[in-house]
Amino acid sequence: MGRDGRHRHTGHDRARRLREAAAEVFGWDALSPEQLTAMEWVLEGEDTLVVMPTGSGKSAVYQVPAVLLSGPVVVVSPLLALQRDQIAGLPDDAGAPGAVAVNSDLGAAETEAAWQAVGRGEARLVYLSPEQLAKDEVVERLAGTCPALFVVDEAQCVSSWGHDFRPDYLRLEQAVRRLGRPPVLALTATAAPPVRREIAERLGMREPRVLVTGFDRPNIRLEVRHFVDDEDRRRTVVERAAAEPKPGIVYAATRKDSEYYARELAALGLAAESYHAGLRAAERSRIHDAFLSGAADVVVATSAFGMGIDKEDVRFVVHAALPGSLDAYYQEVGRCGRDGRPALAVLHYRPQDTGMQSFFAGRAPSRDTLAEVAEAVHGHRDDPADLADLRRRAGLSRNRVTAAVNLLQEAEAVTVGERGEVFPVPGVSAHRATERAVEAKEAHRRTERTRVDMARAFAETSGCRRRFLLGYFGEEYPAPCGNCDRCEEEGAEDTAGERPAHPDAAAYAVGSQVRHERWGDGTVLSEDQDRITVLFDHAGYHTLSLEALADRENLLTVVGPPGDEQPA
DNA sequence: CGTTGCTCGTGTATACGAGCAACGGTGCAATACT
Repeated sequence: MGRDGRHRHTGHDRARRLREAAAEVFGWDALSPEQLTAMEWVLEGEDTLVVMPTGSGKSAVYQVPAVLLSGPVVVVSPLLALQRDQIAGLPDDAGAPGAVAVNSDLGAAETEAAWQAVGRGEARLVYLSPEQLAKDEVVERLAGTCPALFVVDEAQCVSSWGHDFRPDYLRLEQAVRRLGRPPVLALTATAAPPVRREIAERLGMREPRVLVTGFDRPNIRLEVRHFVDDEDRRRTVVERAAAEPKPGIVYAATRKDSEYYARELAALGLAAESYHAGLRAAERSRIHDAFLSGAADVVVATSAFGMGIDKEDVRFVVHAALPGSLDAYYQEVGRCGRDGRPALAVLHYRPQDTGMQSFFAGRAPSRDTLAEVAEAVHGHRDDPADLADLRRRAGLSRNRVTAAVNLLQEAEAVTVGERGEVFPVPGVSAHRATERAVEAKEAHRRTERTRVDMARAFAETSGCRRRFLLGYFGEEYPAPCGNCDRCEEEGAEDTAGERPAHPDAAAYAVGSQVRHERWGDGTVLSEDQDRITVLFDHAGYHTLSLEALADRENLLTVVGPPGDEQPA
């Protein structure tokens, strides 16, 4: 048998073994073609990025291979509650892969018992937070078990949290290397093309295979309402949430607002609860359970609510303000209508809403912090410091030091050794290192701001909402969708998609590589009537009018056709 | 970046605008106390 024949054979063999394991161990009689494909890539040892909606069986993509792989599977998961749910959802019987979660809930004896279980091969799945993987002893213990696969669940967190809130997300690549570089599998439900690229890059994935299922959720009606007056907006949000079929979720921008709206809805006789991170753990879990059981009609929440909520019959997601990005928006919207029945997403928008989002976008280590850390690195050339040493020397919190080192490293102003020692770069002074890191920080801030701009552009678009949104996620969509406020307003015969396209639209096809005089290289993300949106590698998102482009011939040139969008 | 809430000054009205500071979201893990 020839080489190709043998490969085909082993391919069939893999698929058969995966199907058998899925059926026998997990009781899943059918795997979707997407699940099976991703599992095969994983078994072949390929780095793999999977973008699939919640509820389509993403977890199976590593759970089933865990039965067949030679070593334990490391699963990075952002929330301890999520880890608990995942483990509780595994089958109980003898053939099933055992699982442990190692985290700060465990005492010393329990931690030891968990590692022993991994060592004996009883626990095939090890759930960890990124913070655990920042600890030397954890990485060493784990390396001793020779992990066969490194999974990052909810991988959009790398991009959304790694830069400030949970900087250990950007240090996962180092953990992967120290674990002997097993194949990496990243899983997420919502990630636009640039986010996918960033995930792959930050995790150090090597020529990753990318599997993206469609983003469209045709049963969700998309609507945006504009307001000038805040009181109008508040009243409308309350009225709408009260009028729509239940259950539903209202997303508010602040904790205070979430309490306000919950109070207003409760006053109308609804079972409404406010949910945010300022509540005690017991209260949070009570509300979570009440929502899942149907005891609560409406949960009014900050962005703290939702990850891991797997409830099929949510009828609406009302946004009481503009979120900070369309990634966040669509992730939140995606929590309604999972049963495929009609559902509603309505955003209540005031232009001033962007203020707070811009504020959030600007938060990162200050120049002073960067300088202190850079100096702490430089002051100890002969006695290399790890993150813990730097924390002591600079007298700063763990997260701030980690975020600062991330920026310094990104700016190539420091290097980080195998065991986390931070070295100065020869010839780069502490002052120069600080300046470079500040530049890197500013670049991030600009990109974040353009993400806010994109969210605003969605709210203000005059074309089909679905077309805009799917364009943002890299999917071309022929409007009209017939299930958004814009399509409805325009009427059947005068919708965005059926209007003759702008004559220059064809020149800038979605996915084209382009070069702008000022902003440099970028990729065309969407085309919306007479405008296109481009993501520039170093300047973030920009929306350009085709008319302006026609006026200045060399402003934006096409340098490459739409290609297979493989992460860089 | 925009909103909110406080003080202050004006200068006698029991109020009001100007000016300014504070605040605004996501969770882990480790620590200090019951």
